[in-house]
Amino acid sequence: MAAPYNHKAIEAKWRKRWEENPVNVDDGKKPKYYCLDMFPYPSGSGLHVGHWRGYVISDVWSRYKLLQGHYIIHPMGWDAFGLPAENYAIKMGTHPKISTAENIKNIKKQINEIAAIYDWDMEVNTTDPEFYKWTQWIFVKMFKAGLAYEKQMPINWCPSCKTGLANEEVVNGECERCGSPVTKKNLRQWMLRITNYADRLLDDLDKLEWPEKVKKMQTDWIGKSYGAEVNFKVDGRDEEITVYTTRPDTLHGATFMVLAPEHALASSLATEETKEAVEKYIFDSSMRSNVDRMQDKEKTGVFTGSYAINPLNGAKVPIWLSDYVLADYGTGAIMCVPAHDDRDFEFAKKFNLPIIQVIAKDGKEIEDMQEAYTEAAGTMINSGEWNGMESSVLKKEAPAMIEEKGFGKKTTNYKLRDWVFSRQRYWGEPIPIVHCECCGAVPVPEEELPLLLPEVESYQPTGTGESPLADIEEWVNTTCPNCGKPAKRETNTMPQWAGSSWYFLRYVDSKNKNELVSKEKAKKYLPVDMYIGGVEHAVLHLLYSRFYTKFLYDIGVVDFDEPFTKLFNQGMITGKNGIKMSKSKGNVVSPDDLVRDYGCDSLRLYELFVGPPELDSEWDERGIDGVYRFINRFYQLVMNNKDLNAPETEELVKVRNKMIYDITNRLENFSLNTVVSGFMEYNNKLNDMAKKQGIDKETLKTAVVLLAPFIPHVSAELWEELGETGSVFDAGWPVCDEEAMKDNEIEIAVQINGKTKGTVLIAADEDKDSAIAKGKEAIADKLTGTIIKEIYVPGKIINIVMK
RNA sequence: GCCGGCGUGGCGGAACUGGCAGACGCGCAGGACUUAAAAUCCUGUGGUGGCAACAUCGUACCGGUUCGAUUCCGGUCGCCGGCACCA
Repeated sequence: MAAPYNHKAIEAKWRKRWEENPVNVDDGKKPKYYCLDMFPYPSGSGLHVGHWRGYVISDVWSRYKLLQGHYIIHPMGWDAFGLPAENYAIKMGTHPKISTAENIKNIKKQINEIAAIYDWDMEVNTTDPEFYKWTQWIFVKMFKAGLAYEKQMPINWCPSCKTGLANEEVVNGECERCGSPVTKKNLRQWMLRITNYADRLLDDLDKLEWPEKVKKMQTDWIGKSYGAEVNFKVDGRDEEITVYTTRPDTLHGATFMVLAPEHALASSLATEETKEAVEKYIFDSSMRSNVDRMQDKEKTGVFTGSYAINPLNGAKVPIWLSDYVLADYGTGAIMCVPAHDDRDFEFAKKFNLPIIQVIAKDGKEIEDMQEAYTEAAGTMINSGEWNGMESSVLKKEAPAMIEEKGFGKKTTNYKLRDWVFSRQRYWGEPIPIVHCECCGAVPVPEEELPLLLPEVESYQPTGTGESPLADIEEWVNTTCPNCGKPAKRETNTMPQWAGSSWYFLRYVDSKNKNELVSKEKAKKYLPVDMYIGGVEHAVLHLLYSRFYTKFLYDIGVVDFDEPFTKLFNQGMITGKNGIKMSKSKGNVVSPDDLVRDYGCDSLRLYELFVGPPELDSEWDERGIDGVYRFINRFYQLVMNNKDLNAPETEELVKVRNKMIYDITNRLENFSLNTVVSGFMEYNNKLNDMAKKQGIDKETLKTAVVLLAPFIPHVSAELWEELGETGSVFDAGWPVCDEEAMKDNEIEIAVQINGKTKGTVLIAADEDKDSAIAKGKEAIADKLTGTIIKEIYVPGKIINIVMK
C-alpha cells in the first residue's frame, strides 16, 4: 500500500515548482486563447466559496485549452473605483485609496489559493493613474466625436448613495447598489450617446456565442420597435402634434389623443375653462416621483379642452394629458385606440371616451367589449378605404402609405436611452473637461492626461448634486486649455462602469505608456475568446463594454467590434435554502478552512461537482468529503499500479478511449459537474479492473492528464511518480481512438409493449431477424400473448408489441 | 400584466438528436478491520407487496401523439429570472 495522499505536502511542492517554472508560456508559435474572468472589486469581506466557483471554472477551461496547445491569456485585475469601494471606505473611516490597496492585497492572497494560472504581469487596477489615463482618453475621444455631451435634465438619483444613476442601474425603482428607492433630481449631467449605437448593438448580437438569455435581455433593453409618426393638426390652430405608433393600421380607431404632462404644448392647449385643471395636473405630475408613477397604475388624466384632427378621416378627437404617456419616448404624445390597446381601453373606460373597433376578430365585431383586442389579426372594419384588408398586412404597409399621403413617416424607436455618465462622488475618474466662459466645455489636452484625482480630507458625498471635488478650490480653478483665461474644472466623476468597459483590452499591454494598447499586441492577443462571470451584468457591464469596443473600433484603436466572442454565466453559490451568502446573514462559507483541511484540489473539484455550472447551487458542507475520497482513491490507484507493469489489454484500451471520449465530450459541453462524476465512474471501474488484472501505465497516464485541469497539484505529482520528467501540462490533451473504443457486443434492453423485461447481448452489427430472435429467447417465459409487431433499433432496443 | 426558464428518491443531481429513469456523490443502514473510535474497505438503499425470483406504481398535475415519453404537443398548478404604462 502506498502512503496516504498528503495534500499539504503535494500542493506546497508544486506551488513552488510552478513559481520557478510557469506552465503557461508564450513561445510565439502557439495560438493564443484569451480566457477572461469578470474582475472583482476589492471588497473588504474577502472571497467566499461562491467567488471561487467562477474562477475555478475559468481556470479549468484555461488549462484545458493549454493542454490543447494554446498559449493562454488569463489575467486578473481590480475594478477598484466606484461606489462599493467608496462606501466601504466611508464605513471604515479609511481613505478609499488605503482601504482599496489593503483589500487588494488580501483578496490577491486568497485568489492565489485557487492556484489558477493567472499572469500577474498583466494585472490592471482601474484606480491606477496609468490605467485611468486611458479611461479619460477614451472620454476625450468620445467628446471630440460628439458622443459625450452635457444636458440639464431630471435624472435618477439615489438619496442614499447621493449620486445620479444610469437607467441600467435602477432595478424596480431601486438603486442597484444599495436598494434605496430612486428619486428624480434635476441636474446638469454628462451623457454618452450610446443610442447612436443602438442598431449595431442590436444587430451584432447575432454573431456572439452568448447565452440566449443574455442576448434576449439586451435585445429587450434596446427595445427596438417599428411604426410610424403621424401628424395631427390641432383644431382651429396652426400647430401640429406628432404621435408615434406601432399600430398605424388602427388609425381609424383613434378616438382621443394623450400627451405627456411634460409635452411642450401641454399647457398651451388648455382653454379658459380647463386652464386651472390642466395647470394643476401638470404641476402634480412634476411632483410625483418615479416610483409613484410606476407603482400606481390607476390611470389619471385631464382634458385640455382642445381637439386634434385625424389626418386620415378628418375625425375630431379630444386631446388629454396623462402621465401614463412618457415624455422621453417617441414624441411624448400618442394617438389612442381604446379598442385595440389595453392602456387606452382602461383610460377610455375611466373617462367615458368612445371606443371604435377597427379589426374584426374572427370576422365580426366584439359585442360588449370587456378588454382590448390587441392582436394584429383580423379584417379591417370601420376604416374607410382600408376596409377588408388584413390587419397584419396593413400593420406593415401602413407606415409607407402614411408617408405617401404626406401626413407622417415610417420610423423606428428604441427603449434604450443615452447613458447618464456623471457621478457626484469622489472615488472615480475625474471627467477631463474644463469649463471656460468663452470656449464652453473644453477637453483636457490628451498629452496632459491623466488628470489626477486630487487628494482630499473629506471625500463623503455632499448630497447637494455637487461632487466633493467641487470644494477643492485650488483644483477646480484652472485655466482654459484653449484660450488661457481662468476657467473651472468639471467636478463630477465617472461611474464605476467606465474602467470596466475596456479593461480587458489593457491586460495584454498593461504597461504601455504611449498607447491604450499597441496595434501589434491587440492583433495578436485580442479579442476575448471566453468570458466567464455572473449574469448580473447582462445589461450593464456587458452592454457598456460592447459600446466602448465599437467606438474604439470606429476610431481605429482595435480591429474588432465585439469584445467577447463567447460568454458563460456561472450560477451563484448560495447558503442553505438558496439564501445569498452575505456577512449580515452570517451564512458565508470561507474557502480558507476548506483549503487547509481538504486541499485546493479538493475544493476546486467540489466547486464543480456541487451542481451544473450555469445554475445556482446550495453549498452543502458535507459534499466535499466525496471528492476528497475520490482524489485519495485515484491517488492510491496510481501509486499502487505504477510499478506493476501490467499489460495493456484490449479491455483496458477500450476503457481508456471511452474515458477520453466521455470526459472530452462533457468538457466541451461545459457540463463540468458530470465531468467530475465521469472521473468517479472511471475511477471505480479502473479500481475494479486493477483487482483483476492491474492497470497499464498508458491508461494511468491518460487519466492523470485528463485530470490535470481539475486537480493540477495531484496530477503533476502523479505524472512525476509515473516517471515523467516534463510538465503534465505539456503532455497534450489525449485524443480518442474511436475505433478502439467500439464494442463488438452490446447489451440492449428487451421490452414488451415498451416495458423492459430483460436484456440480451448481441453483436453490434447483428441483423434484425436474429437480433429479435435472440431478444425473444431472452424473455421467452414472458411471451404469453399474440405478437403484433416486433421493433429493433440497432444499439438501442428490442420491443415486442403484444396483445 | 408581458417575455423567458424550471419542476426527477431523504438531499445535490444524471439520462447525448424519444429507447433499460434515478449514473455519480452526500446521507442512512448493515458488515469487515480495531480493545475501542476515527480513517479505510465491502454490501444494501424510489414507493408498495413478497423470504425470494418477481410483480406493480413512479420524473408537479390532467390529457394527447408514439411500438415506446423525464424528453415532443395542448391545458392546469407551483417556483425562479427579466421587463414593467416604451403606445
